[in-house]
This record gives sequence, structure tokens and C-alpha cells, in this order.
Amino acid sequence: MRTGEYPIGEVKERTGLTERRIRYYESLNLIRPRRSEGNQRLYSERDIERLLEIKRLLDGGLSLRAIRNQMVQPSADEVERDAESYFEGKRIAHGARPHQASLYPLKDRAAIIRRLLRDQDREDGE
DNA sequence: ATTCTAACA
DNA sequence: TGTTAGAA
Repeated sequence: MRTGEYPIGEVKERTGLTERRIRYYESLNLIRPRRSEGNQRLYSERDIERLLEIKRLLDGGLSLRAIRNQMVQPSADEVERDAESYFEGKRIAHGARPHQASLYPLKDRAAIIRRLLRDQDREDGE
């Protein structure tokens, strides 16, 4: 394998995640490690960063579904629009927008949103 | 020895 | 999610 890529065993050690979870997150399209000729997963430095980020968000209280919605589905401008809404201090009743309400169930939403935006921005260049 | 897929307590 | 069987 090329330098800068690692087998799942090493990723397990470096992230503290179980192999099961690492592969499961891949099934959610949260990461897309390359495959070797023998069908072995090869994780890039970026895949690992991504896994660590997912771990941070989970610790922060976000559900996998919320993380998936944010990291996989929305375009950069969608996330930005949500961020703007937040920074403008808009208050919307949970019942009014149930889906949106579950997106950022945290106190430090601003920090999370900044991080998500940073990731979105980084997406295009690589 | 490691990793992979599929499947189920 | 954990874990395991059987293949690669």
C-alpha cells in the first residue's frame, strides 16, 4: 500500500473505534476507504481524520443520523444557510421543524457548525 | 496473523 | 453494536 494509508487494524488503534464501527460508518457513506487488490480497506490520513471527527461529534451528543445528514447529504450552502439561521439567533419551536430540531441538539452548536462548515469547505479541494 | 462478508444471540 | 463462522 502507498504511504499514508493504513489497514483497519491500525485505524482501530489510532481512533479507538472498533472494526465493526469503522466498517459500519463506511456503510453510512461517512468514509470511503480505498480497497487494495485483495479487497482490503486502505484508510487515508483523511479517512482517519474523518473518523476522529465523527467520534468527536458523537461524544458531543449528535446522533449518527444527524452526523450522516450533515456530513453526507447537504451541500455546503445548505449547511451555511442553517448556520446563518443559528447565528441570527432565530428561535423555532421544536414542533415546528422536527427534522431541523434534531440536527443540532447541543449547547455548543456554534462550534459544531463551524467544524461542519470547515469540513464542507475542505471537501471540494481534495 | 489479518481482514472480509454475512448474519444473528 | 458485539460477535462469530468461514473464506481470502
